[in-house]
Amino acid sequence: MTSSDSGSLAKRESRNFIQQIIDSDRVSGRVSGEIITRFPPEPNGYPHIGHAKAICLNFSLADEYQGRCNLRFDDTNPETEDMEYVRAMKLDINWLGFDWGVHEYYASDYFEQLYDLAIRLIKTDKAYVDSQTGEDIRANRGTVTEAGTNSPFRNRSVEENLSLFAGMRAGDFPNGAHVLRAKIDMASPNMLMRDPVVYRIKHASHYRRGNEWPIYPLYDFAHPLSDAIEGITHSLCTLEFDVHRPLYDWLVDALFPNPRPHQYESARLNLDYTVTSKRKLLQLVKENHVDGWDDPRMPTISGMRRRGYTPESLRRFCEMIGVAKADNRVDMAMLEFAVRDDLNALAPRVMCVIEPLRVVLTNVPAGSTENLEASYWPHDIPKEGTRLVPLTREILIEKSDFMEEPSKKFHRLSPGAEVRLRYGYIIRCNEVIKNEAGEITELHCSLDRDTKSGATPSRRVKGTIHWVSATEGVPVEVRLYDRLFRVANPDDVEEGQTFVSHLNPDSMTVFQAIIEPSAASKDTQDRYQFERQGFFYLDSKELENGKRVWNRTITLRDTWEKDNQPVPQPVRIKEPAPSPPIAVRDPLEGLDTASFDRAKQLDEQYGIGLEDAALLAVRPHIAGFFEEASKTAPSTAVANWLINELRPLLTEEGIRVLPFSAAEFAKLVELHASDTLSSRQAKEVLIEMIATGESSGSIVDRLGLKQISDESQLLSMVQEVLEAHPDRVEAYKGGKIGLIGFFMGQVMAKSSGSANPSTVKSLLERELA
RNA sequence: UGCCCGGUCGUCUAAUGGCAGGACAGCGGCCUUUGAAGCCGUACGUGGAGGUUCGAAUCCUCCCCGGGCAACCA
Repeated sequence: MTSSDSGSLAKRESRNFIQQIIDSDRVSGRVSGEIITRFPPEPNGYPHIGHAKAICLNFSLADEYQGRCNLRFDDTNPETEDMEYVRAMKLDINWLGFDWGVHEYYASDYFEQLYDLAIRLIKTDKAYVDSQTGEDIRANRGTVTEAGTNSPFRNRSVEENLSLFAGMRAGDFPNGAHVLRAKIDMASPNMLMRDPVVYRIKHASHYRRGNEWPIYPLYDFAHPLSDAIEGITHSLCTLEFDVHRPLYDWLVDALFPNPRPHQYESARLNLDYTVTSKRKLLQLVKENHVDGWDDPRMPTISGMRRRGYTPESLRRFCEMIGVAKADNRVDMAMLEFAVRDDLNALAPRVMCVIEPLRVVLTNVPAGSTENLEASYWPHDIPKEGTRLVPLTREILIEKSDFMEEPSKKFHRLSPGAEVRLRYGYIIRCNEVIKNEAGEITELHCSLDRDTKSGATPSRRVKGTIHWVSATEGVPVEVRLYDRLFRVANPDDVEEGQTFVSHLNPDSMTVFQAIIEPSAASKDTQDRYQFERQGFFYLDSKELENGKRVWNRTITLRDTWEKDNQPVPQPVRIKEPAPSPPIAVRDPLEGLDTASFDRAKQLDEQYGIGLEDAALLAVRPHIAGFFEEASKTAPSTAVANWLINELRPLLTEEGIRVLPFSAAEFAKLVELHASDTLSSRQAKEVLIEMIATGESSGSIVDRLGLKQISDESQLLSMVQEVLEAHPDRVEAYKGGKIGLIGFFMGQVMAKSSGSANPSTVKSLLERELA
C-alpha cells in the first residue's frame, strides 16, 4: 500500500512510539498472534481529516504487521446516530484506500453480550443499580478537589441489583429512573473512577436495533469490552481518553483478563485554519456558511475529495505528520505539499484564462487559425500525449500578466516588452487601448514568426504566459478557494465571539473563465493543471446537473506573488519565557517537622547537601537505608547512587521494599568508588541485583566485570577506533568536537563497557590533538 | 486549586546516556517555453535553574508553560 522503498532501510527507519510498543510486545511475547487494531467511529457525522489520521494509523499499522484492522461503529447512543453516517464513513475509508474485509462490526450487535457481561459484574458485586436522580449523581460525584460521597443505593444486594437491572432491560422503568454503575471508588482522584455509570435507560429508537433495547451501555463500558470481544491487541485513541484508561483496564481485568487489549493514546490532529470538531462542522453546514458536508472548503474527507485532493496525498500527509503524544498544530503548507506533490505527476496541463484581457495580434490575418501542438506534460514528467491549441488573431491573456508600468522584476507583458505565448510565439506589445474611463480594454501586439515553439530558439525572453484563443476558447465557471478561516486557530476567540466570526468572507470566489477547447468537451479528464494557475478538479455535484465547474484544488507554489505581496505569516509567539526570578528555593520547604529535622541531621552528619537530605528524609526507611550503607561506603556516593540511579529503577512498590540490604548496596557503591567497576558496569550490576537478588560480588564474577584502567591497553583501543574512522577524525580536527562522544562510544563498545572512561577521554584528547 | 498527560528548529517529527537527524516552510543559487517542477547550497532547535556522569534532549530535584478530567455523549 504505502510505498516503503526497501532500499532506504539503510538509513535507519524511524519508528513512532506505537510501533515501538508493538515491536516490544512482539519481542516480549505479550502478543504472539496477529496484531489487531480497530477504527471505532461513532456514526454521527461526516469523517474529516482528523478521522483520516486515525484511519491511516490503524489500517497502516495492521498492514505493516500483517494483522488486521476492524471497522467498528461505536453506536451506543441512539439519539445521534444514523445510517447516513455509516455509509459516508465506509465510503470515505474505502476511498482512502483501506479495506476492512469481513471485519465490519457494530457495538450495537454486542448489546446481548454486553448485557450478560453487566450481569456478571453485578454478580461479583462490582456493579449496582443506582436510583438517585441525575442531579444527585452529579452532586455526589464531588469535585476535582473533593471526594464524592457514596450513593445510598451502593450497598444493594446482588439479588436486588439483578432484579432491578432485569426490570430496566424489560422496560419497566421510565428514562432516568435507574442507572447501572460500576462499583469502584467514590474518592478516587480520577473522576472517571468514581462509580461511573455504565448503563442508562433510554426509551429511544436505535437506527439498527429499533426499539429492541430500552437500555444502552455507555462508551466507557461498551468500548473496552467491544475491544476485548473482538480480540483487539492495540486499541488506539486520542489523548483526552488517557484518563479513561484506568477504567478500561478495570473492566477488562474484571471480565477479560487474558489475552487482553491495551489502550494507547496519541495526540489528535489540529490543522491551521480549520476546525475539526463535529459540532462546529455541523454548525457550518446548518447555518449555510458552506455548501454541505462536502463543500470543497470543508476539512471533511468528502469535501477534500470534491475539491480534488487525492487519497494518496492524504495518506502521504498523515505519514508526514507522524504520531506522537505532544499537542500539535500542523502547518497547512504540509498538507499543501502532499497534495501538490501527488498532483504534479498526475494532472495533464492545459491553459485557461481566468480574468481575461483581449490581445489583438495585428500581424495575424483575421479568420486564420494555426493549430499548435502542445504537450500535456512538462519535460520532467515521463508521460506522453499532446493536443492541438488553436492560435487566432484575437487571443485572451491573464489581466495580471500585463502591467502598464512594470516593476523592475516583472517578466511579463508591458508596453514595448516581449513575452512568449506558451507553446507559441514571442509577441511584442505595441499599443495599449483604453476606454473613456481610462481602463485598459485591449492590447495590440505583433507576433514574431521566427520564434515558434520547439524551433531552435533564435532568442529568449524572460516570461512565458498562458493564453486562449478569443474565438475558439470556451467559457467555463471556475471556483477559487482560500482558507475557510482568517486565523490559524479559529477556536481561539475573543470574549463574546465564536469561531464563526473568524470565517473568511473571501474563502470562495467564482469566475467566468475561458478554457482551451481541448479541455471543454464532455469526455475530457476531470483533473488538470491550468498552467500557472493551479490544479483544478471538476465539481462532482455540479456535474450531476450537467454543469462543468472547475474547483481549484490548490494553487501552484508562487514565489513571485509572495515576494510582491507578502502575506503576513501567522505569528505564533512562543511563550516569552518569563525569565524567572532566580529564587533560591529552600529545599526543606514544605516538609513536616519530623522530615525537616531528619533532613537537617542527615546533612549535618554526612555532608550530602540539604536537597539530597530532604529527598532521603521524606521516606524514613530510605533514610535508614542510606545511613546503614554509609557505614561502609562514602556517604556522598551512596546518596547519589541511591537517588539518581537506584530510585528510578524501582517501582513504587520496589521503593517500599528495597530488593537488597544496605550493606550489599554499599558494596556496589564501593566497587565503583574504588575504580574496580566503571559506572556503566556498576549500573549493569545494579540492574542484575534488582532482577535476581544476587550479591554484587557474584554478579561481577559471573559476568567477569572489571574496569580496564591500563593505559597501554586502552591506548591501542583508542588508536584502533581512530584508524577505523579517518573521516570523523578529520571532521573532529575541523572543529566538530561533538564527535568526541562518538569516539568515546566506540571505545566503550569495543571494551564492552569496561574501559575507564576518564582515562579513555584523556587518551582520545591526546591522540586527536 | 486536586489528579493525569505533555514541552526538541517557524511547523511536524526522530535520536531511549555517546555525531541533535529528517520533512515542510524560509533564504541563496543553478536550470527552465509554467516566476511550477527539478537540482545544489544555507540558516535555524532541546522551556528554565541546579544536580548525577568522562559524557545528558534522555536520569534526579525544583520552577515555568501548555493540554485534559467533575454528560445517564463518544
